[in-house]
Amino acid sequence: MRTLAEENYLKAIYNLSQNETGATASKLSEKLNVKLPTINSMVNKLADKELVEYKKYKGFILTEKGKKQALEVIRKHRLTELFLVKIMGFGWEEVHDIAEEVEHIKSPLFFEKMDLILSNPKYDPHGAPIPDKNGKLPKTNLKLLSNIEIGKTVRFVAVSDSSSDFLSYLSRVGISLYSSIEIIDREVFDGLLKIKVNNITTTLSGQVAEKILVE
Amino acid sequence: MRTLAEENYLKAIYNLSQNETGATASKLSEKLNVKLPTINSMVNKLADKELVEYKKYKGFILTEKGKKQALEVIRKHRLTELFLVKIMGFGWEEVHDIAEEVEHIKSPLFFEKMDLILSNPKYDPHGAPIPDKNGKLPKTNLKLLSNIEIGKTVRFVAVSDSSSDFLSYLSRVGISLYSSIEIIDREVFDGLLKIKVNNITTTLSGQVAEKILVE
DNA sequence: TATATTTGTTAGATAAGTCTAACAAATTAT
DNA sequence: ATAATTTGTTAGACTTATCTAACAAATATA
Repeated sequence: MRTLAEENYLKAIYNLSQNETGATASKLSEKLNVKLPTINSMVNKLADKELVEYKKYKGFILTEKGKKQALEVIRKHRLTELFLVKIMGFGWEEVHDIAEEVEHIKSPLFFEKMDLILSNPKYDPHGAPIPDKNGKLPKTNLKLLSNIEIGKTVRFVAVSDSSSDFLSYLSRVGISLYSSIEIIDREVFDGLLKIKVNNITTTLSGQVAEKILVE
Repeated sequence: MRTLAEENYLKAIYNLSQNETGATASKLSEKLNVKLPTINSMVNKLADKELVEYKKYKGFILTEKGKKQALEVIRKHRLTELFLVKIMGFGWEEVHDIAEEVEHIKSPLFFEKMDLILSNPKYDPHGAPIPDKNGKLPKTNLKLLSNIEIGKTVRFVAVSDSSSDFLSYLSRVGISLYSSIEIIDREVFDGLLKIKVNNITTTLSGQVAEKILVE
C-alpha cells in the first residue's frame, strides 16, 4: 500500500521534472518542507521500490511505474479541484489546499463518480490537463505570457501557480481563465507588462506574467 | 494536530460507549483490528492528553474534550455519507467505506460547504443523527425491531450496521428506510420474525431484527 | 587552480503506531 | 475455593517518516 508521504514525493518529483531544471534533492526539500537528509532516505526507499531512478549526486527521474503512480495522484487532485468548483460551488482560489487532502483518498469509486458527474473532464479549474484513467495527458502547447511578442493577442488557458494568493490577485485585476489578452508593451529592464483584457488596460509584473500560460 | 489513528480511537470509543457494555480493551481491539497491547499504549496516550479517563483493568470513558472531538469526526462521517448519497448519487450501501476515509479531511470549509449544500441535515442515509457544529445531537427514542410486541406497527428509522452486506440484504428483501413494518409473529426460540412491509410478508432472522431501529 | 560555497550523503536519534512474548488480574467454571 | 480461562498489562522490538550533526562531492569564485 502506497503511503501518504510516498504519494507526495512522487507527485513533487513529477512536477519538478516538468521544469527544465529537473528534480534535485534541494528542490524537493524546499517543495515538501522537509530537511535534505529526509529526502535522501525517502528517495532511496523509492528507488528500492523501483519508482525512481537515482545515481548519487545526480537528480531523480521517475521510472514508468513511478510516473504512472504520480499521474494517478495528479488525476485525483485535478478531478477534485474541478468537482469542488463545478459541483460544490467553491472559487478557483479556494480549491488547491482541499484537493491536496482529498487526492489521497483510496476509494477508486469516489473518483470514478466525480469523473462521471463531470463527464470525463479534460482540464481542471486552473487549466491544467487531467490525466485519463491510463495516465494519458492531452497534449498542450503552452507559452508563457512573459515570452509573447508585443502586439500579439493570446488566450489565457492555464496558470502554473494555484495558490490562493495568486489566483485572488488575478481575479482582483479582472483576469480570468480563457480571457483574451493583448500585449501592449513590455519593459525590457524588468519585464513589466502592459496588457489589454476586456478592453481594460492593466499592468502586470514580470513574475506574474511568468505564471500565466497562454496559447 | 490530531492524527488519523487518534481520530479512529476516539470514534471507536465513542461508538462502544453507546452500548450498555461500554468500551473495553478487547472490544476496541476487535473493532480497530489492532492487537491488545497496541490498544493499551494508545489509550495511555489518549489519557495523557486528557481525552479519555482510564483506570487499569477498568473500561475507558471519553472526557468532555474527547467526546467533543469524537463527535467532530462523526459529524464529518455522517455529513459525508449524506453528501455521497444525495449529491453524488451513491447507494446507501456504498457510502460507509468512502466516508471512513473522507471523515479525516481537515479542511473545515469542505464540510461547511457540504452542510450548506445539504441545508443543515439532521440525519444521515442510515438514519443516524448528524451532530451539529457544537456536537449537539438531536434526541432520538429508538427501539430495536427485535423488541417490539407482536401486532404493533412501527416505522423503520435507522440501522445500527452500515455495512454494505447488511444494507444490500435489506434492499434485496424490500425493506428501506422509513418503511412501515408490522410485526406478525415471533419465534420465541430464536427470535425469527415474521413481518409485513408494503403488504408483503417477509421473515427476518433475530440477528437482523436487532440491527433495525424503529419508532 | 585553489578555495569557498552550495549541495548531497551518512550516521544516528526520535516519535508514532504497530507487533510478539511473557506475565498478571479478573472472571468463570468445577 | 481453587483451578481454568479470559482479559488486560508490561517489556521490548520494528517500521515509517522525520530530525540534527558531521562530513563529502560538486560547483562557483577569486
